[in-house]
Amino acid sequence: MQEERLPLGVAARLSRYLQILTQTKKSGKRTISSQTLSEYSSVNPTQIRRDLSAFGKFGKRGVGYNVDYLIGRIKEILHTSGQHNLALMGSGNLGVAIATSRIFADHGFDIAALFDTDTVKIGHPVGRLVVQPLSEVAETVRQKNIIVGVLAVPPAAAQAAANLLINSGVRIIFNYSEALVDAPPGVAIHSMSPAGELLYALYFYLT
Amino acid sequence: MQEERLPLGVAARLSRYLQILTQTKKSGKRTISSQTLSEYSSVNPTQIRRDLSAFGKFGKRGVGYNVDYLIGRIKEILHTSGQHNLALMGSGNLGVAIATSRIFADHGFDIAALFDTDTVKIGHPVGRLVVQPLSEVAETVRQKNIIVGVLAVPPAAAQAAANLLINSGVRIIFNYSEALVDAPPGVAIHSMSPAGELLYALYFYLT
DNA sequence: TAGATTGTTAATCGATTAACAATC
DNA sequence: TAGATTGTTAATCGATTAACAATC
Repeated sequence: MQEERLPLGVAARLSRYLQILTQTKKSGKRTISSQTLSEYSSVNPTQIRRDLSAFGKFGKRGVGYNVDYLIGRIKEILHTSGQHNLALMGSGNLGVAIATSRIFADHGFDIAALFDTDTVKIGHPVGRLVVQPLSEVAETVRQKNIIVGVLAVPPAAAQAAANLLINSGVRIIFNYSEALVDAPPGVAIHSMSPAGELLYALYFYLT
Repeated sequence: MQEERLPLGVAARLSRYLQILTQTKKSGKRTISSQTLSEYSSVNPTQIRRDLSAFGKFGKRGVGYNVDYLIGRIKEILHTSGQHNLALMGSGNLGVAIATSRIFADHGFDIAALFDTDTVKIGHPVGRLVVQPLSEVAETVRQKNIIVGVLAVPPAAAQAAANLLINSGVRIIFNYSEALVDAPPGVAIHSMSPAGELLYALYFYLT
């Protein structure tokens, strides 16, 4: 039953298409062309048609792709139809912004717990969550079957927060801080790098 | 004097190396090997040595690359040695988090202005900035020579905020919201997509 | 000297692009 | 029918990887 794992590039692009399709659906559009998908994803339209046609004939010539149908098929391909629980570290401005946005919820990620070191914040509500102390990380991660941790802490606290999550069983760390974070093999660290991406955009503006 | 523009991939990777090197420097390390750079960037070490050696012999065999020296050389290659001004739209939790972090400042980006629609917030200080009304966007963008705009607004407000910036002369838009944003040719939109990247990480965890 | 790591080659693989017949 | 857009081919280009001599 286990199919071959997708090449990195294909999986990355399909994830990106899925995110765009989810937003397109919200806007009420029923179909989308490879051309439009290309404008939002910066992937060549031929490449998009190629990526999709490798799994079946999902589109209608002259019309485009049905948004709902395509979302379903890509979720199948990526095995990400389910609901997944996530722990958020840090209830400062960034943590609260993440906790109160739909950015993860739209894709089936449920923020199941929110942690902070600040005793003033602990016990207080943020959205439908209550801020918990770090001493409860291990137990909560186990209880709620959390496999993803999101770091919304100051750079100096990032490594310690990551270690705590990893030791509790988290296998994917999402790092919003600018700090570099180390992890043992088997744990994926994904660091947001807005400044890096901005440098890249700026290069093409300046040349 | 105008050299050939770098291939997209090379510019993207060099930007990423620069971001990692900047953080490495902060940690006090003086040199870094292609192996270590690979662990933080997820780029193959041979590819890194190849990227760098295309511009000169920057490393020392048996030692690695001098961090300071390499930062200088990559900045030269990317023409991003200067200081650049940036406008931040939105002074909610996300906007304040961005305004008070060093994530952009570390790379020579100065947040030169902060805008919001909320009359309660206008006029109040956030860090060393004062929240300005949207009516001042055009004038401020011109006065401070702002070429980059950062959207930290609710999804429903993203397109309007982008339009305002673009009409004022901004050429690079950084979209932190999950909304899709359209722009005319000549304007680069860069959308953060944490959920998309998380789907990607999850795929490799699940398979 | 011994160990480590760069710089570079060569071979393979995946991405990009143009083009266009098929067909909705 | 006419216009639009997919599915697919073929050719080119860039990325990836292993391997290793050079050299710090």
